[in-house]
Amino acid sequence: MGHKKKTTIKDIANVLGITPSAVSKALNNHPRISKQTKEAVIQVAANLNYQPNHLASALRKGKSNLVGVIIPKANSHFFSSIIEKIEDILNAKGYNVIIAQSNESYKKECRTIDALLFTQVDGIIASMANETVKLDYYNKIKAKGIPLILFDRGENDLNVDYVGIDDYMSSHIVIEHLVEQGCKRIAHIGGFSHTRIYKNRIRGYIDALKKHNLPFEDSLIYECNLRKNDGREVMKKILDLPNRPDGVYISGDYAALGALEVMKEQNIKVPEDIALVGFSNEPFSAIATPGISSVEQHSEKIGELAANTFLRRIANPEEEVTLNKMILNPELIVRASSLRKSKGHLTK
Amino acid sequence: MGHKKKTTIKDIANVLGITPSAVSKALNNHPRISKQTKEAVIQVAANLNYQPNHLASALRKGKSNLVGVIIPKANSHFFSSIIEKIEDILNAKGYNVIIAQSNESYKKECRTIDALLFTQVDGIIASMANETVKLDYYNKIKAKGIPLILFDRGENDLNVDYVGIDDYMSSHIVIEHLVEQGCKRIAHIGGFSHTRIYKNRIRGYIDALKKHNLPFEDSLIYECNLRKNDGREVMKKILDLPNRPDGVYISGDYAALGALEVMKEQNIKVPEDIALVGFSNEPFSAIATPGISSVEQHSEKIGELAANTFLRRIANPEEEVTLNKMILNPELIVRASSLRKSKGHLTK
DNA sequence: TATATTTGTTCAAACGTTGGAACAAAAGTA
DNA sequence: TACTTTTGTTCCAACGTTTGAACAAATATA
Repeated sequence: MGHKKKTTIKDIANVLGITPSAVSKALNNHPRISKQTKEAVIQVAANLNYQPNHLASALRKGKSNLVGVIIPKANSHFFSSIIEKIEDILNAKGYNVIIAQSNESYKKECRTIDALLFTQVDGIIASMANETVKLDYYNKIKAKGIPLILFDRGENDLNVDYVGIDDYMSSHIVIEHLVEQGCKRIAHIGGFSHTRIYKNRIRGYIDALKKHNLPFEDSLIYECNLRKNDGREVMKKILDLPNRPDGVYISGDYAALGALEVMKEQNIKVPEDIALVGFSNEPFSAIATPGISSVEQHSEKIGELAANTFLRRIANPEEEVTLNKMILNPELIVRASSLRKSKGHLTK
Repeated sequence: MGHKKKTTIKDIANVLGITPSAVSKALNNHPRISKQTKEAVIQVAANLNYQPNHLASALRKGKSNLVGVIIPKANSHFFSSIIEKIEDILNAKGYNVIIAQSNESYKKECRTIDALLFTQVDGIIASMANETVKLDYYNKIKAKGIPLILFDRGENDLNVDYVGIDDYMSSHIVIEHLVEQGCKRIAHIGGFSHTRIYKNRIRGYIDALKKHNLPFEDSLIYECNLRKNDGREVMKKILDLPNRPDGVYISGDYAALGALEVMKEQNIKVPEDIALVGFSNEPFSAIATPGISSVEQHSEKIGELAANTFLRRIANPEEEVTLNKMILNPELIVRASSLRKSKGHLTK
């Protein structure tokens, strides 16, 4: 059971007494190759268990059929379902998808980009790390001339394709809902405002408050990494305020979970004392007690648009790329954590 | 801003008036190349913004420096932290990691394996889909002669490296704990027993029951996919039993969450009426109300062992591969869902 | 001084596939 | 019959890098 060397088109050619080039053409269904040679080649290829050498053809064709996908962290439903969709669509078109996590670290993200470029990917679909402020590495991708598609966490300044939801509007919908539920003083725990999506959510939050003549104070706005523990820490600070809010809107479900935990520990009734709304609609949000209201971002749709946009760019390499934003509408999923009114009769 | 063609070692060679081969050797720090040529080459390479063509070198060297990692689903802390560790270790050694999800589907898994082999990966690290019973595609990997390392969901019959925890012992620890907490009748919701790890957990559960002279009945054992909804459905069945158990041990936290949900809906007190223990120690388990006791699997350690085993195999290609099981000890994290005794004074 | 060794480089082939040009044979057109 | 077109294939160079062999020059050894 020694290491059998792989069969190549040359081997097939030898068996049939034709040239490798004819074999290649037969396998690629070249119009000038006769039907019978094609059949014979396919037959022999199967017999010899021929596996095409992707490296060789990629080198020759200058195209690797590999697409890199960069996400901050795979362990959320949001990102993993986007990836699933992207894989589905691109696999069907003969592409393989390389997934890499940045772990929200700028440094890791840079290394990842270098690795992907090194691997000669045909394009990159990415959601930026929270930490990322400098765009140098993303510009490096652009400079390479391969398609770059951003989703969720993007940057206008890069002037590339972008798929995401309307963050500004999300905040409006959330605040609208909280006001309806009787909240008069609403805090916001957001991501860092240097990230566009979080900035927009903060802007939306502020504008919505203004619209309803609600107080907008610095002590009610916090920026953090939105991990569970960040939610805990910030919520503690909020609960220490002399003038506690009666509603909290948090830009991520993990952080919302942490915040909920703290509130429970301090025997604060949710939603009666403080109503809570999260973001992303992670599966656990439905499960928490009380269920956490959350903004659904239509992740499959995002993945679908991102993948198809990549395919379009590949198909039309000449087309000039400029900022091309595809914005989806958010949807608020209301659960017990923010449902105060009509409690007895509307909720099952 | 036309498509600048990439610089190759040939360009560097031209600038310096030496041959491409000298350039290649200089870049690879060949001992026979003089210090000054090396420095000059590195300098010029930087000036021309040279990026080595990975495809060409991979083709020539017969080595892609790509490693495929197959997981059932990225959206769990368990898998995503394993991947993180694998990436860390392999990146440091110059490998790039291709992650692919099987979504627990045998068909998708097969396609994924084909895609990875097609991409000429240097090895595959995989956790098998729940559905997978036939091993033909995994044998295909073995036949290729590249390292195959399994983790978590493995198969003895494949006779390859395996990293996982001691599932049989896990069940013993869980049952031991539940018995200590006064449970007399313990049900088990497991994964499908054709998967080795679930079979072992079931075996462990049965043997542990016997050890404690507890009733072991068919109506107390269930097999399912362990998704949240599976947990719900099975738990409903269990609650419909004429003779309800007073403890439930579930082989996955998602399913445990679903079961907990159902119990809450039916106003069953956890842990007083029914104590609950899950598996995997997902972050949300700590957050659920009550917190779900769960078995910690030391995912980082698993990732570390898997990656290092791959590196060892690559380093010693001649070494005969036989079944090589690396088994870690599980650890039960006890939380409120199963803590009945010493409630008042031990729990904070 | 003659010979052996070391040092620094070039040469040439190879990795496996592809695709345009060239070419012979077969078929179609005048 | 002579000429053009079509069909099926071969030829060959290319993709960018690597690597062992070859070789000349410089250095060391006798």
